[in-house]
Amino acid sequence: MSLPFLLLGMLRLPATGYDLKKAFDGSLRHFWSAELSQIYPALQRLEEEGKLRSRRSPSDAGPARRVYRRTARGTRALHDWLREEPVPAAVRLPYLGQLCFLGEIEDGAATGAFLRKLREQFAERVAVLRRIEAEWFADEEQLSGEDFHAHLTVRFGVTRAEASIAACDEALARWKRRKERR
Amino acid sequence: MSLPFLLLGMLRLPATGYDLKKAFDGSLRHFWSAELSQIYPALQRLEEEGKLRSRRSPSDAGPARRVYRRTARGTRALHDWLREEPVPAAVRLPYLGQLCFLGEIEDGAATGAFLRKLREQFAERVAVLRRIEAEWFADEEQLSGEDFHAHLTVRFGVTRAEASIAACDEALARWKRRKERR
DNA sequence: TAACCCATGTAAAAGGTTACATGATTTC
DNA sequence: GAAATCATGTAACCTTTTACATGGGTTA
Repeated sequence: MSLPFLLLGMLRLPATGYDLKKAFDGSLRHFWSAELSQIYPALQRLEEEGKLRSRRSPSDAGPARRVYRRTARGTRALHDWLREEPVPAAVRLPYLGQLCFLGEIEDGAATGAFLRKLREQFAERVAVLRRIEAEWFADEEQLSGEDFHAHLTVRFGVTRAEASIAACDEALARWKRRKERR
Repeated sequence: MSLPFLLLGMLRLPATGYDLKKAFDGSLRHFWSAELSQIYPALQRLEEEGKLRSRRSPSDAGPARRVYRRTARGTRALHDWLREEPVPAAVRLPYLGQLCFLGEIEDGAATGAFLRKLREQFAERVAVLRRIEAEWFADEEQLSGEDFHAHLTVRFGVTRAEASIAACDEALARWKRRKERR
């Protein structure tokens, strides 16, 4: 449901499917991702609907690129979506499922090891986001309206990942206290 | 990939597909959900694989219920999954996609309205989770190992939702400052 | 009597991942 | 000479949602 709108949003400037994939793997990674095999058909469909138009353009290396640009109709569709209420996320966190049932194999170490590993994963995510922040959004005052908003989303990612680290620490502390009490 | 393991985990005590659906809609809602049309076939499949066994049992009201219980093989499969590393979540947050591109329609109000609405949604989630906490996990010392771990997941949910509220507030503050500067 | 809860399922469609196919250019 | 990057796509499969089908009992 959201992917076509994200593609429209990313196409403020003309780009190819391959370019968009790199954006998903880079600065958008913390809130969305998509495979090339999903991106290409989605772009074709948006073109059929008149929201994008494409042109072949020769490439320096490899096959000809297909460069997409947004049409007026595409811009209208995007802006309509942007004016809607925040679309709630379908939360699916398998690691919380694991944590939820880890009580069943509690051998005095399993939960602790799991939480420490989880903490590491979140710490790594914070590091990645901070690198993106430093690289693309360093000088606050100079940001365009578009970059300002992109930066806000990175700030969201950082805040949430740091909160997850805090949740790991709290869980570890509770778990240790509980272990000592028995 | 994770759903069958979650069902196995939820079936520490015997239950029907309908019961499991209610659990997804209740205390598990903050990290997973599933429709009945996905749950029933998944249970059938787990039974074919010998990880569950089911018995029909008459119901007070309505049709006969099919009660599933975990087999030794099912328990083994679950515990193997629990001993794996934390399974990373596939993050897909459409609302951050909206926020990311809202710079395009900045009319002096759009972003602010969006962030305030988003904040409300997170506040509602915190309220729901706090209600669950008060209802099921009130007396810390008395919790069984299973309930203790379930409580940890709720704490994760609260911490992350509160961080999201903080991120909204930070974004609103930045956005106002930026508006005044221009 | 209408709406809702109980209870189980199937079918179709949409969204997403993995695997396959092709082929040029650059880097190690 | 092998691996990685550039570049586009199709096919098969898996996961998830929405819609359909059935029917008894309870509540407003």
